[in-house]
Amino acid sequence: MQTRRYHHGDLRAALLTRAEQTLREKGPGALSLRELARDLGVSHAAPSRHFKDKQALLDALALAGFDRLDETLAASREPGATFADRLGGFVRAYVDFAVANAQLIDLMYTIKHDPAASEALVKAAQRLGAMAEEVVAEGQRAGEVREGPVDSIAIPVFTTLHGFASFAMSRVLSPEEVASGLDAVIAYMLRGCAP
Amino acid sequence: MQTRRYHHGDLRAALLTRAEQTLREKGPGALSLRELARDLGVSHAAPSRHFKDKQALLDALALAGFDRLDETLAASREPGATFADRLGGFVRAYVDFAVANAQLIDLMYTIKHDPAASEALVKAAQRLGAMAEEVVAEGQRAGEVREGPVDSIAIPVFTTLHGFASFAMSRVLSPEEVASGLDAVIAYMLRGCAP
DNA sequence: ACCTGAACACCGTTCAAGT
DNA sequence: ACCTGAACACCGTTCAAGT
Repeated sequence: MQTRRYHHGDLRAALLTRAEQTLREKGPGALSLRELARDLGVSHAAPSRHFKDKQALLDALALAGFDRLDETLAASREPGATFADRLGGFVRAYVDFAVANAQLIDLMYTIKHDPAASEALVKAAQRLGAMAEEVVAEGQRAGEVREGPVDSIAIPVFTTLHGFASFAMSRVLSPEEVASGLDAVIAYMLRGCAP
Repeated sequence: MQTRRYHHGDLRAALLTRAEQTLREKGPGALSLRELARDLGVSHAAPSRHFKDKQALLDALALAGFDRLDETLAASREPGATFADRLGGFVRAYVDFAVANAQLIDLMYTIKHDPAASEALVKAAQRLGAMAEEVVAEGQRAGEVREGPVDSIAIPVFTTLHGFASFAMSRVLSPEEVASGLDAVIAYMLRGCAP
C-alpha cells in the first residue's frame, strides 16, 4: 500500500523516459498520456502541466532523439582517418542508431509531414545534414572527393544513408541484406563521391 | 432532408476513397472510422463489416498505394532508352509520386515497423525493389552498369531513391533543394553504377 | 448479406479546486 | 508552482437485433 506522493520530483523527465520506453516496446499506437500518467502514479491531468498536448510530448521525444543521434555521430568522428574511413564510420553509426531506435527515428522524421511541425525539429534534422556536409567538405579539401558545390554530393550521400537506414529499420531489407548490403552501399557512395 | 439509404452500394470502396482523401487533406491523425462513417451517411459500426479494425483499413490503403505506385513506375518505363534515361525516368516517377502522395507513402512504409504488419505489405514493397533491380540488371546486360551481384548495385540505388523521396516529402530539403538536387542525385547514382 | 443502436472501455483536453 | 477530480466530447470495438 504505497502512498501517492504529491510531487513527483521531475515529472517531465519521467514522462519522456517512460514514453520512449513504451514507444520502443509497444510502438507509437500504444502511447497514451493517460496510461503514462497511470504508470507514473500521477493523475491523468498532470502531464498537461509539462506538455501542452500529446503532440508537444512527441515533439520533445523526437527532439531528444535528434540530440542523441547528434552525439552518437559526433562521437564516431575519426579526424585523422581517410575519407573512406570517415564516411564509413558516419554511415555505420547512423545505421546502427536507426536499427537500435527504429520507432524513435520514425517519429523524428515523420513528424515533419505535419504542417504544424515545430521548426525546431526541422532544424535538428538539418543539423544532421550539416554534419554529413562537413564530412564531404573535408573529403573535398583532402582531394579525396570530387570538386563542385558541396550539396551536389552531400545531399545524395545523406539521402543514401537515410534511405538505407530506413529500409534497414523496416522489413524491406532482410537482416542479412542489411548486413551484407552495408559494405556495398558504402562502396557505392564512395564511387559517387570519387573525383 | 435526405433519407439515409440502407445499402450503400459499395461501402468498402467508398471508405477507402474517403479515407485517402482525409489522409491527404488532414493527415493520419485525423483519420477516424466514426467520422468516415458519418461522412458517408452510415452507422459507425458499418465499416467493421468491411474492415475488421482500423488497422485493416490502413493496410488496405497502403496496399492500394503500392499498386498505384507500381502502375506509375511501370508506365514510366522507356524500354529503348539508354540506362541513364531509364534510371532517370524511374527516379523522377518515384519522387513525383512521393511528393504528390506524401502522407500515403508514409503510411506505406511506416506500417512495416509494426510487428503485426501484414505480409502483403512487405511483399508489395519488395516488388518495388524488384523493379529497381530490373532496371539495373538491364543496364548490366547492356554493359552500361558495372558487373557483380545485381543487389550490390540495386539496393544502393533503390535506397538513394527512397531516401531522396523521403527527404523531399518532409521539410529536410527545401523545394528548391529538391528541384536542383534531383539532377545531382541522378548523376551521383550513375557514377555509383558506372562500370 | 449488410447494416443499426446501444453499450463498453478507453482516449485527449480543460478547468475549478485543492495543497 | 504543481497536482487532483470531475466533466466533456470524442474514440474503436463488439454484439444483439433489425431488414
